[in-house]
Amino acid sequence: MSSDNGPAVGFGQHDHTHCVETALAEAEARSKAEGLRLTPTRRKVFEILLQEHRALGAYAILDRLREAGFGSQPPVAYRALEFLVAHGFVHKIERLNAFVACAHPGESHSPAFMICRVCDAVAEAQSAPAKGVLGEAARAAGFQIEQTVVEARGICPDCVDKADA
Amino acid sequence: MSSDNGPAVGFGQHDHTHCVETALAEAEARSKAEGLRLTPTRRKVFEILLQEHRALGAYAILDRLREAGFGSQPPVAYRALEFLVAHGFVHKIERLNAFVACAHPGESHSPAFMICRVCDAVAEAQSAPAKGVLGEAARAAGFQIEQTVVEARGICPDCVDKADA
DNA sequence: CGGATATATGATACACTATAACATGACAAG
DNA sequence: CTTGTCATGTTATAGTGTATCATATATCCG
Repeated sequence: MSSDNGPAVGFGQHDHTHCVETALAEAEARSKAEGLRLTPTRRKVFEILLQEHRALGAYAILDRLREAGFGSQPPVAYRALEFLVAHGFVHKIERLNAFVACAHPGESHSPAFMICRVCDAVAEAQSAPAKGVLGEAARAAGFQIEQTVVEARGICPDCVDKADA
Repeated sequence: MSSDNGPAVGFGQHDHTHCVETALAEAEARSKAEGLRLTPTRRKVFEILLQEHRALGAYAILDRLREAGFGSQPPVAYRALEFLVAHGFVHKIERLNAFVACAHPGESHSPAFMICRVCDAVAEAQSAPAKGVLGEAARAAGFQIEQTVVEARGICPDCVDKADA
């Protein structure tokens, strides 16, 4: 990581006070509705990512789990993350080998990410996988797209401003 | 990897007999023209990727380097790959933590990849980073895109056919 | 309830991916 | 020839991710 413990994320201010609880409540509701088992460990990992509100590596998550009295071996974190990613609560940022809480719960979900190379902030946008050039290429080649990774690296507005100053 | 030493790549047949030499010759020419130092190690890594014509992990490359009498410590491979990626001879597939020879040498280069989850074949297409939904989101947010990762996971035509059979 | 089945967790060990740091060598410019 | 730059060699270690087997907890069904 190029920096650690920077201010926060998403680009632009963000009150973030009770959004964690809101997101957790929504996740609980959805899990109940769909029969998903949002167990204490999984819930805690999701909570950690919501609170941090930035991309965290699996071992950073594991540290926080340990501090909170949960298991401290890698599979604990990876298994919870596998569940959360599989059900769309969390996304993996391939470029960073890190994980971030989903910013658009419930929505259609082909996420795209903007990653600031200065402060590591990550913002989530929607992408349109089958549309556009890639979709055409896939159709032309006979390739069936099942999932896409779209990640842009660059500079976020905050860091652009700082650079100007 | 889900499979190893599968047939080949790119989707669709591909004669691939002298395309390796052609690509190497082009790389040499371009290096000379631009003052890049395509040293023996770097050239060998590029050749390995061209011959394999699929995504290879750094340690798989390292094995082949060792067999060919080059250095066998990780930095040898990683340094050569860093050079090749920096100059567009090779691309990294983030999703696979693997590397593949560029299929469109000289062209504009915002690559997009289609990765078969069955046979690990990788095909390269062009993407249009600033166009499309992501570009709009970036402009709206004030994010300056410098580089993009676009990778689609799915099933290639060959594997679809096999599944039907 | 009781037992069978499936799912989740605990725990150890290991495999794979990548880089830091420092020493050595090759080569070109002044 | 010596200084600076870039590439390579080498050792060690950091970071990321899984396999495996054992145990426990839930869920379902009779």
